[in-house]
Amino acid sequence: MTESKVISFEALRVACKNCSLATLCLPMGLTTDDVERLDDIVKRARPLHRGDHVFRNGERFHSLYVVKTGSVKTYAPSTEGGEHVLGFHLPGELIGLDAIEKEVHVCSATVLETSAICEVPFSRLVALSGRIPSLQHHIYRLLSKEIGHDTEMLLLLGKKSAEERLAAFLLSMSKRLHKRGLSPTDFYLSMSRHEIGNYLGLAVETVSRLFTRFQDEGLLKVDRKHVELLDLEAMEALVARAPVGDRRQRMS
Amino acid sequence: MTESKVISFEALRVACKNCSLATLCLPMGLTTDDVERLDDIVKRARPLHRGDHVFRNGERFHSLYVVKTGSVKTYAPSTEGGEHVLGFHLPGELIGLDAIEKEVHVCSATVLETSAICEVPFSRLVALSGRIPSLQHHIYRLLSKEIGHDTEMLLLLGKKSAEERLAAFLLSMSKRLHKRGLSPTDFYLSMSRHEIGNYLGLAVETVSRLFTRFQDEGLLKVDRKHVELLDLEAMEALVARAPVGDRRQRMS
DNA sequence: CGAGTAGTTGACGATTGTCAAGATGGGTGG
DNA sequence: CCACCCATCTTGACAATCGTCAACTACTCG
Repeated sequence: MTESKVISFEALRVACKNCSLATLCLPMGLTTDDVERLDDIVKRARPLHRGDHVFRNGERFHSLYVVKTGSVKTYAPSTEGGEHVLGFHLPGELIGLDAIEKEVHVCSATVLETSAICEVPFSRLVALSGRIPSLQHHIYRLLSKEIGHDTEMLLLLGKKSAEERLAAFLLSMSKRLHKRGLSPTDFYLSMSRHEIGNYLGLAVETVSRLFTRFQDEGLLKVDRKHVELLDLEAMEALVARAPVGDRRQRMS
Repeated sequence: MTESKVISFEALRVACKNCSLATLCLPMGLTTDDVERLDDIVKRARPLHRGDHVFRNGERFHSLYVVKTGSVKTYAPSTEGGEHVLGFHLPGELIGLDAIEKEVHVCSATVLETSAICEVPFSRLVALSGRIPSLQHHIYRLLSKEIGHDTEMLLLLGKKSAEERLAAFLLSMSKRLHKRGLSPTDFYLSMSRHEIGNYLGLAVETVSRLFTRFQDEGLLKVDRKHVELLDLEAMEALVARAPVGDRRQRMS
């Protein structure tokens, strides 16, 4: 909690306008002028360490958060210590959108590795969006995008086999990392097998077995957290194939 | 497509301010004045018949739609005729929110029974929301609510057994119908077993078997589409119980 | 009244979860 | 710097839920 000169100085430098994530994050599509006004309300990146919480289920909602560096896991704690992993979030991704309705956080967010998080006070963002139509519209789009993403997950969990789920997960990571300038075929997973399984609705053991099977089939090479995708096309083919039980079904 | 005097007259009468759904729908929390301005942009309810589409996957996005009477199914058509049912929508519920991002409808919406649908041109809604802060905030909340709902479904599909899924579905219908002034324990389902199964990620046969099992256990009485819930408490207990495979799991 | 669709029920099998044991590796303290 | 320890991961054997296939019934609609 020490707030040295160095960190403050750093915080000034990581203004949105200088941020490499500008095209992925909130400022997307804003004018230089508007981005500066956005900068005024965004609180400096907070450095958090593995296991630290960005917010917790039940806390009053004040701000949205953007991952600046590192990665974040959102999850819904269930009774008796269990949890349901809702998502993994990479730099530029916005979290906390589900809390707007009830003004209370309905899930928790914890960082998977040392991470920097930007805080965007929501009431100030709303006020600003009232004066900047393009920002207002952009927020609508971001919320809509989140809905679209959830919809995809619904299909994944409702209709796809274990194999297809893991392949879809790996491809999703691949694409998102690629957008951030990293290798789409060679990366480190910041989450555990357990978390992956929980997220995909599978047992840890199933995830583990699938990793080895994929490796045996030459789709990838895996060593602990390190994954190398060797055949992106084959994986795409895996996830694109018709859902389980999709024979001729007329339900008019 | 005939547009008789009678229908026009009717359309005038079903203005938002007279609508019994006002507390469920967009106008929630607006002043009388603001509701009248909203009325100006809402196009009259369109009467549609079973199987008619409100919009289709791939169409350009222009409007949001509100179910006024009847019920609507949203679904994502998959390749080769299959489909993935995304949701069932009752009066007062808003559909099309997932299309805002790409400005293209990413799912299709079809009515399950004769239904009236209100059309809300989105660009006009956005313009209006720019002038009415409470409307703008309300739209944020609606979008956030949709995310919250999807999140619940994610948990249902990812962690719950067939039994729990069907119980949760029936209770959801029960609560939503109750909010609309109908019986929470005695209602008709407007969707087929096939559609229920598809929505819940289950085979038709499983849904059918569960209905009979629930009936045998005295939880409900079912005759085709007609359902009578006999023991709401027991059903609540069913869905509230800890998810599948939720033993002591530490995943720090 | 006939035909086709929706729903139900039974038998069977496959995918995936559960339980259990062992392997691997990172972190910590001596 | 090494060794131990514990969490994570892997692998195997088994079980259960749920999907698939098939046959049959019962509506509904023309």
